[in-house]
Amino acid sequence: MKKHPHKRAANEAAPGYRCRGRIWIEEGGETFIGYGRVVLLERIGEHGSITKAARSMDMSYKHAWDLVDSMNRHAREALVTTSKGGKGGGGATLTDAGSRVINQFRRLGQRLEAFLAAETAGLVL
Amino acid sequence: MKKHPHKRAANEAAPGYRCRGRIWIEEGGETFIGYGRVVLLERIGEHGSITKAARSMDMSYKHAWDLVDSMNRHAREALVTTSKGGKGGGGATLTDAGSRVINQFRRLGQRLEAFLAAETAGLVL
DNA sequence: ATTCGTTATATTCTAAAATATATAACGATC
DNA sequence: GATCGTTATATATTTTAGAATATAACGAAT
Repeated sequence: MKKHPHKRAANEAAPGYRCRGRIWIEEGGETFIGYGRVVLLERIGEHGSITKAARSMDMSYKHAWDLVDSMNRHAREALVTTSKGGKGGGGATLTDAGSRVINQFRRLGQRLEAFLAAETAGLVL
Repeated sequence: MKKHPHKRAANEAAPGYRCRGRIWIEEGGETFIGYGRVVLLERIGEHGSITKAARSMDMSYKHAWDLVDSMNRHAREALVTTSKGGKGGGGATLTDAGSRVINQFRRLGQRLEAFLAAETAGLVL
Protein backbone atom coordinates (compact mmCIF):
# COMPACT_ATOMS: atom_id res chain seq x y z
CA MET A 1 0.00 0.00 0.00
CA LYS A 2 1.23 3.42 -0.93
CA LYS A 3 2.26 5.65 1.91
CA HIS A 4 0.13 8.66 2.67
CA PRO A 5 2.69 11.43 2.98
CA HIS A 6 0.35 13.80 4.82
CA LYS A 7 -0.61 11.37 7.55
CA ARG A 8 1.17 11.79 10.81
CA ALA A 9 3.78 9.16 11.73
CA ALA A 10 2.67 6.71 14.41
CA ASN A 11 5.29 7.91 16.88
CA GLU A 12 4.42 11.56 16.32
CA ALA A 13 1.93 12.90 18.85
CA ALA A 14 -1.06 14.54 17.19
CA PRO A 15 -0.82 18.22 18.12
CA GLY A 16 -4.09 19.28 19.68
CA TYR A 17 -4.24 22.87 18.60
CA ARG A 18 -6.97 24.95 20.15
CA CYS A 19 -8.06 28.53 19.63
CA ARG A 20 -8.50 30.38 22.84
CA GLY A 21 -9.34 33.97 23.53
CA ARG A 22 -10.42 36.60 25.96
CA ILE A 23 -12.86 39.40 25.46
CA TRP A 24 -13.68 42.51 27.41
CA ILE A 25 -15.50 45.79 27.05
CA GLU A 26 -13.65 49.07 27.18
CA GLU A 27 -14.75 52.61 27.57
CA GLY A 28 -12.35 55.44 26.94
CA GLY A 29 -9.43 53.06 26.63
CA GLU A 30 -10.00 51.58 30.08
CA THR A 31 -11.52 48.23 30.88
CA PHE A 32 -15.16 48.40 31.87
CA ILE A 33 -16.11 44.73 32.06
CA GLY A 34 -14.21 41.49 31.75
CA TYR A 35 -14.36 37.96 33.04
CA GLY A 36 -12.85 38.59 36.45
CA ARG A 37 -15.00 41.65 37.00
CA VAL A 38 -18.15 39.70 36.18
CA VAL A 39 -17.21 36.99 38.65
CA LEU A 40 -16.63 39.70 41.24
CA LEU A 41 -20.06 41.19 40.55
CA GLU A 42 -21.64 37.78 40.92
CA ARG A 43 -19.88 37.14 44.22
CA ILE A 44 -20.95 40.53 45.53
CA GLY A 45 -24.50 39.58 44.63
CA GLU A 46 -24.11 36.34 46.54
CA HIS A 47 -22.33 37.68 49.61
CA GLY A 48 -23.61 41.22 49.89
CA SER A 49 -20.12 42.42 50.74
CA ILE A 50 -17.02 43.41 48.82
CA THR A 51 -14.83 41.96 51.55
CA LYS A 52 -16.51 38.54 51.47
CA ALA A 53 -16.69 38.52 47.69
CA ALA A 54 -12.97 39.26 47.49
CA ARG A 55 -12.09 36.54 50.01
CA SER A 56 -14.27 34.03 48.18
CA MET A 57 -12.18 34.44 45.06
CA ASP A 58 -8.78 34.89 46.74
CA MET A 59 -8.57 38.53 45.79
CA SER A 60 -7.32 41.33 48.01
CA TYR A 61 -10.00 43.71 49.22
CA LYS A 62 -8.17 46.64 47.71
CA HIS A 63 -8.09 45.04 44.30
CA ALA A 64 -11.78 44.20 44.52
CA TRP A 65 -12.66 47.70 45.66
CA ASP A 66 -10.64 49.26 42.84
CA LEU A 67 -12.45 47.06 40.31
CA VAL A 68 -15.86 47.97 41.70
CA ASP A 69 -14.90 51.62 41.63
CA SER A 70 -13.74 51.35 38.03
CA MET A 71 -16.92 49.58 36.96
CA ASN A 72 -19.15 52.11 38.68
CA ARG A 73 -17.24 55.02 37.17
CA HIS A 74 -17.63 53.68 33.65
CA ALA A 75 -21.19 52.47 33.93
CA ARG A 76 -24.15 54.69 33.09
CA GLU A 77 -25.67 53.76 36.45
CA ALA A 78 -23.95 52.08 39.38
CA LEU A 79 -23.53 48.32 39.19
CA VAL A 80 -22.80 48.05 42.91
CA THR A 81 -24.00 50.27 45.74
CA THR A 82 -22.33 50.29 49.12
CA SER A 83 -23.14 51.31 52.67
CA LYS A 84 -20.78 51.67 55.56
CA GLY A 85 -21.43 51.31 59.27
CA GLY A 86 -24.64 50.07 60.83
CA LYS A 87 -25.74 46.50 61.35
CA GLY A 88 -23.07 44.12 60.13
CA GLY A 89 -20.73 47.03 59.47
CA GLY A 90 -22.18 47.84 56.10
CA GLY A 91 -22.23 46.02 52.83
CA ALA A 92 -22.52 46.08 49.09
CA THR A 93 -25.42 45.15 46.87
CA LEU A 94 -25.59 44.28 43.22
CA THR A 95 -28.00 46.58 41.42
CA ASP A 96 -30.38 45.62 38.64
CA ALA A 97 -28.03 47.38 36.24
CA GLY A 98 -25.28 45.15 37.61
CA SER A 99 -27.34 42.03 36.99
CA ARG A 100 -28.05 43.13 33.45
CA VAL A 101 -24.38 43.72 32.75
CA ILE A 102 -23.57 40.25 34.06
CA ASN A 103 -26.13 38.68 31.76
CA GLN A 104 -25.03 40.66 28.74
CA PHE A 105 -21.41 39.77 29.26
CA ARG A 106 -22.16 36.10 29.92
CA ARG A 107 -24.01 35.89 26.63
CA LEU A 108 -21.17 37.67 24.88
CA GLY A 109 -18.78 35.13 26.36
CA GLN A 110 -20.92 32.31 25.02
CA ARG A 111 -20.81 33.77 21.54
CA LEU A 112 -17.04 34.06 21.79
CA GLU A 113 -16.81 30.42 22.84
CA ALA A 114 -18.85 29.45 19.80
CA PHE A 115 -16.55 31.52 17.61
CA LEU A 116 -13.48 29.89 19.14
CA ALA A 117 -14.91 26.39 18.79
CA ALA A 118 -15.65 27.00 15.11
CA GLU A 119 -12.15 28.39 14.54
CA THR A 120 -10.59 25.48 16.38
CA ALA A 121 -12.54 23.07 14.21
CA GLY A 122 -11.35 24.86 11.09
CA LEU A 123 -7.67 25.12 12.01
CA VAL A 124 -5.43 24.10 9.15
CA LEU A 125 -2.09 24.15 10.94
CA MET B 1 -42.48 68.61 23.41
CA LYS B 2 -42.47 65.52 25.56
CA LYS B 3 -39.17 64.43 27.00
CA HIS B 4 -37.63 61.25 25.69
CA PRO B 5 -36.64 59.47 28.90
CA HIS B 6 -34.18 57.11 27.22
CA LYS B 7 -32.21 59.79 25.44
CA ARG B 8 -29.01 60.79 27.10
CA ALA B 9 -28.89 64.17 28.82
CA ALA B 10 -26.93 66.84 26.95
CA ASN B 11 -24.35 67.13 29.72
CA GLU B 12 -23.86 63.39 29.95
CA ALA B 13 -20.98 62.12 27.85
CA ALA B 14 -22.00 59.30 25.54
CA PRO B 15 -20.10 56.27 26.77
CA GLY B 16 -18.25 54.76 23.87
CA TYR B 17 -18.28 51.12 24.78
CA ARG B 18 -16.18 48.87 22.64
CA CYS B 19 -15.66 45.13 22.59
CA ARG B 20 -12.05 44.15 22.47
CA GLY B 21 -10.38 40.81 22.62
CA ARG B 22 -7.30 38.75 22.14
CA ILE B 23 -6.94 35.36 20.59
CA TRP B 24 -4.20 32.79 20.53
CA ILE B 25 -3.60 29.17 19.69
CA GLU B 26 -2.58 26.71 22.36
CA GLU B 27 -1.21 23.24 22.25
CA GLY B 28 -1.08 21.12 25.36
CA GLY B 29 -2.08 24.06 27.54
CA GLU B 30 0.82 26.19 26.36
CA THR B 31 0.68 29.07 23.95
CA PHE B 32 1.75 28.18 20.44
CA ILE B 33 0.92 31.36 18.53
CA GLY B 34 -0.32 34.79 19.52
CA TYR B 35 -0.07 38.37 18.32
CA GLY B 36 3.35 39.12 19.76
CA ARG B 37 4.79 35.88 18.47
CA VAL B 38 3.51 36.56 14.97
CA VAL B 39 5.11 39.99 15.00
CA LEU B 40 8.34 38.38 16.12
CA LEU B 41 8.15 35.86 13.27
CA GLU B 42 7.58 38.68 10.80
CA ARG B 43 10.53 40.65 12.11
CA ILE B 44 12.76 37.58 11.93
CA GLY B 45 11.69 37.24 8.31
CA GLU B 46 12.63 40.86 7.69
CA HIS B 47 15.92 40.96 9.58
CA GLY B 48 17.19 37.41 9.30
CA SER B 49 18.28 37.49 12.92
CA ILE B 50 16.67 36.90 16.29
CA THR B 51 18.84 39.58 17.83
CA LYS B 52 17.85 42.25 15.31
CA ALA B 53 14.20 41.20 15.36
CA ALA B 54 14.14 41.50 19.14
CA ARG B 55 15.82 44.91 19.10
CA SER B 56 13.40 46.14 16.45
CA MET B 57 10.49 45.51 18.77
CA ASP B 58 12.18 46.47 22.04
CA MET B 59 12.28 42.94 23.29
CA SER B 60 15.14 41.28 25.11
CA TYR B 61 17.01 38.68 23.12
CA LYS B 62 16.32 36.07 25.75
CA HIS B 63 12.61 36.64 25.59
CA ALA B 64 12.66 36.46 21.82
CA TRP B 65 14.75 33.31 21.84
CA ASP B 66 12.42 31.66 24.37
CA LEU B 67 9.43 32.49 22.18
CA VAL B 68 11.07 31.10 19.06
CA ASP B 69 12.02 27.97 20.98
CA SER B 70 8.46 27.56 22.23
CA MET B 71 7.00 28.03 18.76
CA ASN B 72 9.39 25.55 17.20
CA ARG B 73 8.73 22.97 19.90
CA HIS B 74 4.98 23.14 19.38
CA ALA B 75 4.98 23.35 15.60
CA ARG B 76 4.85 20.27 13.41
CA GLU B 77 7.82 21.61 11.50
CA ALA B 78 10.14 24.43 12.52
CA LEU B 79 8.89 27.98 11.92
CA VAL B 80 12.38 29.42 12.32
CA THR B 81 15.71 27.82 11.60
CA THR B 82 18.95 29.18 12.99
CA SER B 83 22.61 28.97 12.24
CA LYS B 84 25.50 30.04 14.42
CA GLY B 85 28.94 31.18 13.40
CA GLY B 86 30.10 31.85 9.90
CA LYS B 87 29.62 34.99 7.87
CA GLY B 88 27.79 37.60 9.88
CA GLY B 89 27.96 35.42 12.96
CA GLY B 90 24.97 33.37 11.99
CA GLY B 91 21.30 34.16 11.74
CA ALA B 92 17.75 33.02 11.69
CA THR B 93 15.40 32.45 8.79
CA LEU B 94 11.67 32.21 8.62
CA THR B 95 10.63 28.94 7.02
CA ASP B 96 7.73 28.41 4.64
CA ALA B 97 5.87 26.78 7.52
CA GLY B 98 6.50 29.97 9.49
CA SER B 99 5.09 32.11 6.69
CA ARG B 100 2.02 29.93 6.50
CA VAL B 101 1.45 30.20 10.25
CA ILE B 102 1.72 33.98 10.03
CA ASN B 103 -0.87 34.09 7.26
CA GLN B 104 -3.25 31.74 9.03
CA PHE B 105 -3.05 33.71 12.24
CA ARG B 106 -3.45 37.06 10.49
CA ARG B 107 -6.62 35.83 8.85
CA LEU B 108 -7.85 34.50 12.17
CA GLY B 109 -7.20 37.90 13.69
CA GLN B 110 -9.23 39.54 10.94
CA ARG B 111 -12.16 37.27 11.65
CA LEU B 112 -11.89 38.12 15.35
CA GLU B 113 -11.91 41.82 14.52
CA ALA B 114 -15.07 41.32 12.48
CA PHE B 115 -16.64 39.46 15.38
CA LEU B 116 -15.68 42.24 17.79
CA ALA B 117 -16.96 44.95 15.48
CA ALA B 118 -20.31 43.18 15.18
CA GLU B 119 -20.53 42.74 18.94
CA THR B 120 -19.60 46.35 19.53
CA ALA B 121 -22.31 47.44 17.13
CA GLY B 122 -24.84 45.29 18.95
CA LEU B 123 -23.93 46.30 22.49
CA VAL B 124 -27.00 47.11 24.55
CA LEU B 125 -25.32 48.50 27.64
C1' DA C 1 -20.46 55.39 74.86
C1' DT C 2 -18.87 50.85 73.14
C1' DT C 3 -18.79 47.33 69.94
C1' DC C 4 -18.90 45.37 65.46
C1' DG C 5 -17.70 44.30 60.58
C1' DT C 6 -17.63 46.83 56.83
C1' DT C 7 -16.20 50.61 53.41
C1' DA C 8 -12.59 53.62 52.02
C1' DT C 9 -7.79 54.79 51.55
C1' DA C 10 -2.79 54.92 51.91
C1' DT C 11 1.38 52.60 52.39
C1' DT C 12 4.45 48.67 52.44
C1' DC C 13 5.79 44.12 50.98
C1' DT C 14 6.16 40.30 47.80
C1' DA C 15 6.33 37.55 43.90
C1' DA C 16 6.25 37.15 39.05
C1' DA C 17 7.74 38.69 34.66
C1' DA C 18 10.71 40.92 31.90
C1' DT C 19 15.03 43.10 31.10
C1' DA C 20 19.89 43.43 31.50
C1' DT C 21 24.29 41.45 31.76
C1' DA C 22 27.76 37.86 31.16
C1' DT C 23 29.90 33.92 28.93
C1' DA C 24 30.82 30.18 25.78
C1' DA C 25 30.41 28.08 21.28
C1' DC C 26 30.12 28.53 16.55
C1' DG C 27 32.07 28.73 11.71
C1' DA C 28 32.79 31.45 7.36
C1' DT C 29 36.02 35.09 6.10
C1' DC C 30 40.17 37.38 6.29
C1' DG D 1 44.45 31.19 13.81
C1' DA D 2 42.23 35.73 14.82
C1' DT D 3 38.08 38.20 14.13
C1' DC D 4 33.27 38.95 13.89
C1' DG D 5 28.29 39.01 15.12
C1' DT D 6 25.36 35.71 16.08
C1' DT D 7 23.08 31.72 18.69
C1' DA D 8 22.57 29.54 23.01
C1' DT D 9 22.44 29.64 27.92
C1' DA D 10 22.82 31.06 32.69
C1' DT D 11 22.55 34.42 36.17
C1' DA D 12 21.46 38.90 38.14
C1' DT D 13 18.88 43.03 38.18
C1' DT D 14 14.88 45.78 37.48
C1' DT D 15 10.11 46.57 36.94
C1' DT D 16 5.54 46.11 38.07
C1' DA D 17 1.22 44.13 39.34
C1' DG D 18 -0.97 42.48 43.02
C1' DA D 19 -1.19 41.12 47.88
C1' DA D 20 -0.62 42.26 52.49
C1' DT D 21 -0.89 45.41 56.12
C1' DA D 22 -2.46 49.46 58.62
C1' DT D 23 -5.70 53.08 59.79
C1' DA D 24 -9.72 55.95 59.92
C1' DA D 25 -14.63 56.59 59.33
C1' DC D 26 -19.05 54.88 59.52
C1' DG D 27 -23.62 54.01 61.81
C1' DA D 28 -26.99 50.63 63.70
C1' DA D 29 -27.36 47.75 67.74
C1' DT D 30 -26.46 47.03 72.35
